[in-house]
Formats: sequence, C-alpha cells, structure tokens
Amino acid sequence: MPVRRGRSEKTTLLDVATRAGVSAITVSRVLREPEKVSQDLRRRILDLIEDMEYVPDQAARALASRHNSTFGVLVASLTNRAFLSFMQGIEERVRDTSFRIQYANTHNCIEEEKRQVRLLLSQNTAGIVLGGLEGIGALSDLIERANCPVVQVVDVGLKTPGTVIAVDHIAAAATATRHLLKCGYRSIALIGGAMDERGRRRTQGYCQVMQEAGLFDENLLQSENATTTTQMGCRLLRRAMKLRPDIDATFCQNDDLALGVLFEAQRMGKNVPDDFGICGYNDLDFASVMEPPLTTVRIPLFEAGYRSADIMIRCVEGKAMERQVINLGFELIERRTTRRLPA
Amino acid sequence: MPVRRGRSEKTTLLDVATRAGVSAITVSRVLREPEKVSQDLRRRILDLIEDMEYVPDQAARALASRHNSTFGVLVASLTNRAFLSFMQGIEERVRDTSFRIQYANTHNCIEEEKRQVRLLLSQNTAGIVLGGLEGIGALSDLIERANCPVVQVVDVGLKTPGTVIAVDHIAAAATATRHLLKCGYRSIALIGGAMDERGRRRTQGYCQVMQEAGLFDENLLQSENATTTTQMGCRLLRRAMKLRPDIDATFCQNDDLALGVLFEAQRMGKNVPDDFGICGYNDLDFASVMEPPLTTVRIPLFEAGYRSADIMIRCVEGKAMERQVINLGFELIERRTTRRLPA
DNA sequence: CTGTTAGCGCTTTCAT
DNA sequence: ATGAAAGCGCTAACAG
Repeated sequence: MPVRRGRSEKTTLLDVATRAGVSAITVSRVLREPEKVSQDLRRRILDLIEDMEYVPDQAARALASRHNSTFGVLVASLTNRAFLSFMQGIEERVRDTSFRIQYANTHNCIEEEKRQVRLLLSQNTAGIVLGGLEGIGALSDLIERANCPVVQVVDVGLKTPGTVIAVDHIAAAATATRHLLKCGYRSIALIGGAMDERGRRRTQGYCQVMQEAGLFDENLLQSENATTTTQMGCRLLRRAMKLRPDIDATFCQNDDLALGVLFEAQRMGKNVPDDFGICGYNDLDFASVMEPPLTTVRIPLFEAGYRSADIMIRCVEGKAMERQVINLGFELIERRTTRRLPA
Repeated sequence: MPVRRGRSEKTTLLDVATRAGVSAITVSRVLREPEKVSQDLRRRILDLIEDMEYVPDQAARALASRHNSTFGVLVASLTNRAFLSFMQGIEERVRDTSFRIQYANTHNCIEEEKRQVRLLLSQNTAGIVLGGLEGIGALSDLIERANCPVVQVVDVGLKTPGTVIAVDHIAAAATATRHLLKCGYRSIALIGGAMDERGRRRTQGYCQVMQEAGLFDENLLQSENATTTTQMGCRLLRRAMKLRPDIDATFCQNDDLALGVLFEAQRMGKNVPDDFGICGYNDLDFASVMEPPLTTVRIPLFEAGYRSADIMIRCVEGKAMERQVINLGFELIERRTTRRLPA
C-alpha cells in the first residue's frame, strides 16, 4: 500500500488497562457491563478511555465473543425509490444504537442472494433483513439454520421461516384496479416494471379483477423487466396505445411510471381524469402535489424498515419474540387523476 | 438470545486442513495466494472447501492481518436521490470484487461525521469515501492520519487532505443563472433545500451572477433547510410569489424542487417557458420527459461514485496513486422549461 | 512449495 | 468487585 501509515500504533485495551493499573478485563467490563465495576474505578477508566482516544477493535471483539454488532440488509436493488424509504426506516431505528448496518444489493439474482446470506451467516451477523428478494424458497434452508434473527419483507402468503413483515401486493393491486373500474374506466392498461416477485403479484391482482370484469386483454399488459423510471412510463404508455388505442386508464406499478404516464398523456392531448385515469403505487413524495394530484396505493415501506430493525434489535437484546407475521396493510389514496365515483 | 442455534459448529480453516492432511497455513494460502500452492494440493483443498462449505471468518482475518475488506461509505443523508446515483456508482465498481460496503448516514451532523470516521479508521477499513459531508475542515486531522485511502467528494477549491473528486457547484449554479438571464428572464428566484456546503455554494454562484446583473434581491431567495422534495418546491414557489409577484423564473437546487415548481406554476396558470422559466439541478431521470422537458444542470454523480470506488480499489491493490484532484465538471442541459435564446 | 511458531485484541470461564 | 489463563480463527514471519 502506498498509503502513509498511521503515525501511532493504535491504543488497545491493554494500554488503557496498564495506564489505569488494572487488568484488561476490567476495562473491557467498563465498556460492556459497567455495573459490575465500582463507581470510582469506572469513572477513572472512562476518563482514560476518552483521553487516550481508545476505540475498541470490532474484529477482535467479534472473534472473541462470537457476536457481531452489524446488521446485514439485503435488498434486490438500490435503484428504486421504494427501497430508499425502506432503508430510511431501518436507519431511523438503528440510529443511536451501537449497531452498524451493512447494505448489500443482490441485483435481483438468486445466486447472489444465497451467496450473501451465507456470507452474513458465517460472520455471526447480529441480524439480517431481507427486503423484496427473489429466492424466498431457495433461502429457507439457510434461514432455518441461522443463529441470528432474520426478518423478511415479503408478500402475504409466501411461506418462509423467520419473521415476516408482509405486504399484500395482490390485494393492493386488485383494490387499485377495482377502483378504476368503479370510476367507469373500461380499457385499463397495466404499466409495469421489474418482474420480480412483487411485480408478478401486483400483475396477478390486476389480472384477476380484469378477468372477473370480462375486460382482460393481454395487449393491455405493458412492462419492461427493469427498474421503473419516469421515462419508462412514457415509453410504455406509447407502446400500449399502439396496441389498444381505446385505453382510457392505466394502473402503474410505481408512481415513477405514473408520472411519466401523466406527462405522456398530456402530450397526447388527453384530459386527465375525464378522458383518462391514472392510478399509481407507493405514494412517493411528488404524488400529492402533481397536477392533477395522483391517485395511488400507499404501502408503508418506511414502517416496514423501521419494524424490521426493531424486531432484530429486540431479539438480540433478549426481549425475545416468537417468529411472527406482521401485515402492514395498504391504503388507496384517492386523488384527482381518477374521476370522482358516480354518486 | 431466543434464537435457534445453528446445528453444526462452523467449519474452520483447521477443520479443512486436518481433513486434507496439511497445515492450516496451506489452506489459508490456497485462498489468498493460490499460486504458491501446488496444482494438485490446491485443487484437492478447493474441493474440500466446497464440500465442507467452509467460509472464512472475516473477523479473524481482519484481526490477524490488520486488514479489512470493507469500504466505509459516509454520506450526509440517505434521503436525497442524488446520493442514490452516487451509491449506485460505488456499487457498480465494487460489484464482483471481494470488497464489502458499509454505508453510514451522518444526518448532516459534524459530530457524527467525526465519530464515524474515527470508528472506521479504528477498524482498519480498506478505504473510506466521504460524500458531501459538512465537516471537511474538522475531519482533516483524522484524514491525514488515516492509513487507508480516503476519497472525498467535495466542492472545487475546498482544501482537504486525501484524494478529491471535485464538483464545482459555484460555477454550475452561476452557469444556470446566467443562462436564465440570457433567456431574458429578470426576476429569478432561487429555490433551495438543505443549507449544507453544496447548497451554500450553489447559492453563492447564483448570488454572484444576480448581483453582477444588478438584479439581486434577498426576497428572491427561498429555501428550507431540509431534504428537497417536490412538495417543498410547490411551497417555496408560493412563498416566493407572495414577496415578489413579478418572479418570472426560478433556479431550483434540485430537480425534485423543479418538478414541484412546474406543477405549482401550472396551477397558477403560468405558461412555461413563455411567462415563466425553470432551471433544475442534477438531471434526474424524469427531467427529460417532463412536459415541457426540464432545463437542468447535470452533475455526474454516478461517475463520482464509480471513480471513488475505483481509486480506493487501485490504491489497496497497490496500483498506487498520488493524492489527486479530479474535477468531474458539469453540463447545462437546455430543454424547454426555458425560452429559446434570442437569435 | 509447505510448515512452525507466535500473536492480532478482545472476551470467556473460572477463581479469588 | 477484580483478575489470570486460555483461546476465538486466522495470518505474518521466518524456516526448511
């Protein structure tokens, strides 16, 4: 390494102990079980630690104790705004604790998921959060054998060991589609992104409702297996209109897409919501202030992250919990990219 | 811990060595310096490793070698889309290497920055990336003493030790403002977000140009010291118009804000770009497909992330480099939220 | 090319 | 309430 070496060899526990005239273990205790050390001594050592700028070596700690204080957070992709909310939730809960977070991105690849989970497990990670991964099935063996809490954010009804924060994408998508029907739209296109588990479930919810209504048509399904973007929304709407020029509404699998659809619809000279309805998904920040404001389905992703972290922390701290399944629910937020329901 | 214990004690290097009838160090070598072990033996051991599902213990490795294979990435906040691009760049470069990434969020707090950097340094982190932090000055001591590469993404002209990826926010903001003036707008408001270092510099660039033009007015400055959102864009435009109803253009410090300004301007019945010009910042994904498409300044954040990681990796791999300063530049992208320049 | 010895910095376990 | 001894799983340094 071409890099300048730190000038001072770093301070160790022993250095502090020697200076304090005690043995290493006492200093160690001050840090981890302060109540087991007498007032005076404790204070003296604490001062010394500050003075000497002693910082414990996590590697040594992890090796000796076989416990690690980092949580592993695995998500399928970093590109999506939805994941940002999720990560923010985790962050918020972990903040001001001594836990650290290691994020990894599996790029929607099952092999990579396995590799990463195996890696985390072998490092005595304090806990693992799996957000929106693909290989639920493939992972269950690993998860069962885990000796740390594993929290997964997955769709309702998917079987998996470990604690589950569930989101019901099928029901949410069905609700959105049904809403569009109630508003009187008939040719409702589905504008979608990545065909991961969640995407497939949303598609399924949409298809069920459309079939029941006798309005299903494959040509109404437009998606690209990639991260959703506003640009993609524009592109997919154009593509859909070519196949079915009579389309009078879209259910978009993400508000990003919906934003694109709105702009593209404006370019096409359509009047939203009278001629053309739009329903989004996720209630991203801009949804409420678009013109017109976007009707969308809100999934509490921040909360999902927050509670994932909370579960891990409680578990590690011994405030145990049985394996549990938490359903976060969803909410249809009716704004003005869809017509008022006929009275 | 209430959690089920892993059934098998985990396999160690020694286990593999014993089974192979060699000493531990040989197995260790197979993993780290395979060329130093004979073909046959190497293959035999590799098979065994696979068979026994041996995964090296990173903590032990880090402790023994005093090297850690994770990079620390410190950013001021996770909420901003700009950081997402940056993180994606890092991710892309680190992908398919054996390095791991540990992100931390300093919540725009200098104390927290110090704490985190100190922590990373004490853990023999392989490298550190500091993205858009506040305490450049406060950190320089720590950075100088670092024994690993430290890459900072900061504004041009800020003095700091370590390698720097520089962005010239003053010049970029000045260019944007000048463009609006050239288009013939006169009452140009500044719509801003977090007053961190970058924000202040952008403001500075704007102020300089407006002052030179004799058009500066404090009432044209509208900002909230918080993460930019589309909603904030709407709010700030309304606020600005109250103070200066004659505003005919805005320079927004983020495209998020610009999106909000566009919607709000539409609600006010303004005609963009004829009555009202908008210039954004960052060229986020939706900028090119808005209606009308957004004039904005592109800062290559993905590239900043990619190159940060690249520098660290090269440095660690010994393909050394002197401390360097890389200026990524910026680009004004003229679209249609600003009038055509008079010919 | 392979092995021996020592020890990274901390915590565990058992004593006092 | 404090300490001594041992060792976590691995790699550095030196031998052969």
